[in-house]
Amino acid sequence: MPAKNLQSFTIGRLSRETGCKIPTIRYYEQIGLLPAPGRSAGNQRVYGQQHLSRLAFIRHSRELGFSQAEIRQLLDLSDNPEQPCAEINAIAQRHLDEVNLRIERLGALKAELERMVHACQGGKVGNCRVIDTLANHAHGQCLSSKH
Amino acid sequence: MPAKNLQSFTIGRLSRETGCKIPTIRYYEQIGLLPAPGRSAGNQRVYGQQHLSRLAFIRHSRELGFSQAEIRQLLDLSDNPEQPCAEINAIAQRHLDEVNLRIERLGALKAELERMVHACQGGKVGNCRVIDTLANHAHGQCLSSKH
DNA sequence: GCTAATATCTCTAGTAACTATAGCTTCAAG
DNA sequence: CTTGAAGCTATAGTTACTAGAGATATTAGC
Repeated sequence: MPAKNLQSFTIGRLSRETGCKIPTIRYYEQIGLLPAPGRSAGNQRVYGQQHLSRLAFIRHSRELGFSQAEIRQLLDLSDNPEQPCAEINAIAQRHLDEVNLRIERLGALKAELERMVHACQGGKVGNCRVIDTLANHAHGQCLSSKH
Repeated sequence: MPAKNLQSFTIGRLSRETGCKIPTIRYYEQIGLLPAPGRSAGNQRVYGQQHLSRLAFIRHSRELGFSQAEIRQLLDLSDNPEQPCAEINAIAQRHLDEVNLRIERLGALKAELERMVHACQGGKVGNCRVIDTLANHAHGQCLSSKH
């Protein structure tokens, strides 16, 4: 008889361990991110330690904002450990640039929202500058051809 | 005769000015984020300056990660500057809290990505820390019940 | 004025990354 | 050995777009 309980999980347990919802786990299997596990006599999924690791990897990557395509790249790379590291580094660096940009923009929005909240102590709002701030704070494209 | 060319844009020009794709502009109109503009004799959309501002606002907000629902609130907020202050204040504060949370999370993400990038200077994938980092660095949930 | 190229129109369908529901089967505890 | 929780498949819904198809409009050159 095979050692059934030694390192095996039901989908529910895998879900609890990783914080990943059950339909999402099945979805990952469907799209090929998570390998299809074995099945019990009654056709229920039986996962092993490697599924747990891989799912944790996927979830963590998603939380960090990597796309499925990027995660697929990262997984492929980690499945072939003889390749140079530069590619992984590039993916991470690209993402870091993106994150820095977001932080910068959110900082500007935060300042504007704070200004609004403070301008709003009793009375009417008056001139709310939110639209103008967000509309005119151009980056990449210029909104008018004037500058 | 009306001043036709004075401050009016075709959808194509609006698209170029804002960097927002044409189908997306029409989509925003469809879901009510962008008001339906006037039409030319030949049924083509004719936009004005206010559409440009509003669309730029929407695009920037989206880039900042606000949902359509949130953008709708922000737009309502700035469309009704005569509303009692308390209500607006509450909405603005809620958005501010949201923004602060976002900034905080992005800060953590930034730190982790930087760590990843620096841990991965040359070499093979085999000893790249990025993969391990993503697989093992649990936060929120623990991966194993051992700690 | 007329034609050709380009832009715009509506409508439908597809994408990413899940999430939810329906209706059934299987497992585990009392 | 029954009953309630957990699992199964399959389909549809969500958010926020994006991409065709096929028809009509506008504009630039001749």
